[in-house]
Amino acid sequence: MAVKKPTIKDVARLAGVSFKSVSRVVNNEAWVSDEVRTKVQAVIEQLNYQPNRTARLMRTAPFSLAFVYDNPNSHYVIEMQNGILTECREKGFELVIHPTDSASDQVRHELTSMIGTNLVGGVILTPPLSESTTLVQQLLEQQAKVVRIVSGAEPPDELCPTIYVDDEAAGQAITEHLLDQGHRHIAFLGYHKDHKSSLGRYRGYCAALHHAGFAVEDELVISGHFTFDSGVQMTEQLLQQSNKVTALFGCNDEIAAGALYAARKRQLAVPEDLSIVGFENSPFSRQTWPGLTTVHQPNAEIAARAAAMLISLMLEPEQTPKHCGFKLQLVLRDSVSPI
Amino acid sequence: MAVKKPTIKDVARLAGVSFKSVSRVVNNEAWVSDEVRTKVQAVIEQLNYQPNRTARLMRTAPFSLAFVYDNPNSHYVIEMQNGILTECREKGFELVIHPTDSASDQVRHELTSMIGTNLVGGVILTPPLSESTTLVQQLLEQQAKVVRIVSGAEPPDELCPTIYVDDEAAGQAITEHLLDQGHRHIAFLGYHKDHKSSLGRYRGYCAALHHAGFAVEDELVISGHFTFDSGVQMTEQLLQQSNKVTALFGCNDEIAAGALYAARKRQLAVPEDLSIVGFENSPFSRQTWPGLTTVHQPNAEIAARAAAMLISLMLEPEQTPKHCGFKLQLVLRDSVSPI
DNA sequence: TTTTTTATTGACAACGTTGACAGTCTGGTG
DNA sequence: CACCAGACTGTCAACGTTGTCAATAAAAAA
Repeated sequence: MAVKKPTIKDVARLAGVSFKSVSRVVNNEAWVSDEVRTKVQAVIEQLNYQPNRTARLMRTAPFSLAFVYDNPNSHYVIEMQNGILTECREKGFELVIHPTDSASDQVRHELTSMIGTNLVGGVILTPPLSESTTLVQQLLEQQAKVVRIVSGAEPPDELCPTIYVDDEAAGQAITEHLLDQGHRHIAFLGYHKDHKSSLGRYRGYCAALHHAGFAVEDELVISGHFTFDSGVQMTEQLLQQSNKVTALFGCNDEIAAGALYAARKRQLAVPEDLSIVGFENSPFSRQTWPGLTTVHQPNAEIAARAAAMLISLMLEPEQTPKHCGFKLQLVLRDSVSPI
Repeated sequence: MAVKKPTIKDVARLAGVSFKSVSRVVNNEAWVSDEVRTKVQAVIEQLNYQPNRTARLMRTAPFSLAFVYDNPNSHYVIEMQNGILTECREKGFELVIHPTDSASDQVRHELTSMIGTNLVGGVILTPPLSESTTLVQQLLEQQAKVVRIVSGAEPPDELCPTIYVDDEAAGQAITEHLLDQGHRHIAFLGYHKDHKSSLGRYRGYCAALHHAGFAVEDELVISGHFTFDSGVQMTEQLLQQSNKVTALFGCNDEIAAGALYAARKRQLAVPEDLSIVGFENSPFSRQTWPGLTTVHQPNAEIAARAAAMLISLMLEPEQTPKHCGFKLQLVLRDSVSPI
């Protein structure tokens, strides 16, 4: 044991050729005679030689990318990650993951450090980091390749290739669904002024109400976070202060699941006494009882797309990939009933 | 834009010292005068110089580790990952994640390649990969540092530092809890002969029954996977073929959640008509209704420990960290009632 | 035949860092 | 005063690749 890893020169010596020839074989370059090629390949096989990535990286651009996110416990993240990974594996890239606290000042430093030290060649940014223009600019200045995922009906600017997800349209669609079923007092759970997705969904909710000729009732709009616990707490608060509400729009599935839980605790039957909808179509939205009516957000697909764009950006820098928008579809299950 | 990243030599030139002195300052070596130190630091600041990791890596051991897993969608994985990440960040390591299909022959090649090409210096293995002695040996031969997480009351061998989790004792404890509540016909859902954790929990289940003087009823042991869907399906199968069963031991929380769902579908009240327990204490085990009685498996903590052991192994190779065992605790919630 | 092209190979210098080692001061000690 | 240790600094060779360019041999064109 403690055998040193074979290097390109070891292979060269055994094959009786120059180490440059070995390099050529390894990189599948032209102008190598079949004779040399087979001889070298045999030795590579024999020694189980594998080129040292680190050394290689000194001459070439990094073959790895970073996934930067903020909310480590959500399903959102793991689905995204899986999507990115499928793409990475296909293209032979490695993935470095980098959770971070977007509130902290460290973020900028950490990110520019990953780029600045040549660890990764590109970065996939998710909200809320992806919404900071200055951060994106800083990264770009360091010659990082950046792809960002944001909420919106179109990209906010032309800084970098962007994937935008139209929360507003979907928020409107699912609210309209509730209105169609006869609901008139629909609560919105999970409003958060600094959270673009929340805001988009909220705007869609307002638009649907307005189009239908109803006003937004302020006491039915509850602020909170995108978590189960927050969902429980918001629902309790709401049900205490209002008894006319017949439907709940949870800003994501976790909130909706929390609402479901709180309703159960209050002995309210869903959907008979109270209709509930979520947003995201995370796996557990079909595992609750009743299954949640929600909006399908194809996180893995979105992320895979982001990864594909980033990799193309790194490999063929001359051709900038286009932005890409995602429209979201309703998923009807059993948590809504007509009134 | 397109400014080249400053190198150690750029700093040296501007500071009017040799680049070796800069290196010394960067690495906090002794024997550097305060004068040089402050001068260099000023220039570093000014240029925003960051040492190139790749180049550094050519002279030193890699500062990153790989997390290798097989079941990308489970909570288990994301919790583990978060645990590893906390540890990594603290120690300044980067994490490369590597999902893989343990059934495929590629695994060995992929792993030895990560090591062989110097991408990472160490690997954290989870089941079922961690159970392959030959894989561990292969990795070790490549001078990889390996820490593995396995199921068992003690490490299976002395190949590498190991974290072992005593599924059997916990499986026994939770079965005893059910027996204490008067249950006599307890089904075991999620038996899988190739799955060590499943097997351990199953052995605990059997032991509890035997100690209490009951036999294991074969028709109450259902084979399946650790997923929600499998849980639903196994429960349906079970309830069709037996009507004496009063309690269900789901081999993990997802199975238990599936069982809950299937019971609901059959109009069975939990826990009144049927008691259900899970295993793992994943977040959603307290988000179901009723909350699941389960076994707390501190995945993040386990993984953080693994990472800490691995890092120590990489940094101070002379001192091998000790194995480390985890005992699991019952979490009593509302999915069990006395009979 | 001579020249040009085409295929094939090798020497050598990068890449940006750290480690080994050899200097050069300064001040104290014999 | 000579010597030495200690504090500091610099030179140079690695590390394992890839890129550049020159050298060679064989084949084709003149």
